[in-house]
Amino acid sequence: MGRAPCCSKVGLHRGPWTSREDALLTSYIKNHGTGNWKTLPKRAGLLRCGKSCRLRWMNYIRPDIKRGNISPEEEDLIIRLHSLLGNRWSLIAGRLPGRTDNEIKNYWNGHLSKKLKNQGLLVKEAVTRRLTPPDHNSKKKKKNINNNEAKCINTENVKMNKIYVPKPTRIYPTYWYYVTESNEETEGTNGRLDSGDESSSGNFQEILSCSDNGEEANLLDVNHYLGSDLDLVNCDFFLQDHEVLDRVYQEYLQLLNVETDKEN
DNA sequence: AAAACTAGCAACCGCGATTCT
DNA sequence: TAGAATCGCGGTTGCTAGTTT
Repeated sequence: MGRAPCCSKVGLHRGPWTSREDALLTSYIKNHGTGNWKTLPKRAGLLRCGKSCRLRWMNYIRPDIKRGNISPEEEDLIIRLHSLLGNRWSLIAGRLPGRTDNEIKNYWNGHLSKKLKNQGLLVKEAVTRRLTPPDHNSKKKKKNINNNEAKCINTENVKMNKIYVPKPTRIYPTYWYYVTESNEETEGTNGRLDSGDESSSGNFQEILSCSDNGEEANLLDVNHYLGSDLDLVNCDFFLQDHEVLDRVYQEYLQLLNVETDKEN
């Protein structure tokens, strides 16, 4: 038995929204609030799918949406968050007030991925939420294949990795400390992983690191590096601004906690 | 001037996750 | 507790406007 469609497509408007439709939706939500998107269009007098209404509201009509160009600060934050979170646009958008996941996704695909590729800072596509490769037989066929490479996803570059939830660990060039599972921060020195504290070392398994030209973040088996020197000098991409990084990192820890709590 | 190409982005689609019955 | 209904997310499409040939 297949999944039922979210709504009947028969007789419904599709494509760009008119100002009248926007007004109807805005007026309805103003008076009744959101919720139950399936029945909302009918109650609002719209010939639209509920899903379409939700999308329109969330991405364009909501009063707190910030329109206009992405500022350099926002761009910087997007890059940093993307390096930590991958293509989890909603999480990234949640850290950029007034920006939507769709907007950030478009900005990434249209500007940043190309920009970073040109600068040699993007080697492969980010990890996605999907844990298994999509079944291309069940997906609809690409309707319009043209030679516009920017529009086509290079599936060869898409690596369908399992989402990796690392044990929080941080390295700084001149000193480092990691966070054990009990959330104690332990400081080390000079980028050398100290195996002296066996009780602590048993509590973490992975370490967030940078490749030596800052191109990507990898999760490595920390046990492999215990007692060895690490090259921590060339992590400029993440470490050039400790204040921003620290803020991003704290949010990252919170995200991990939320996700870990959900799993348990 | 017109066709071809490119970039930007709004909107749609399918599917996993969550909530409801 | 299973199945249905709904929500929300990320991937993808397709339209439009600008640029190049």
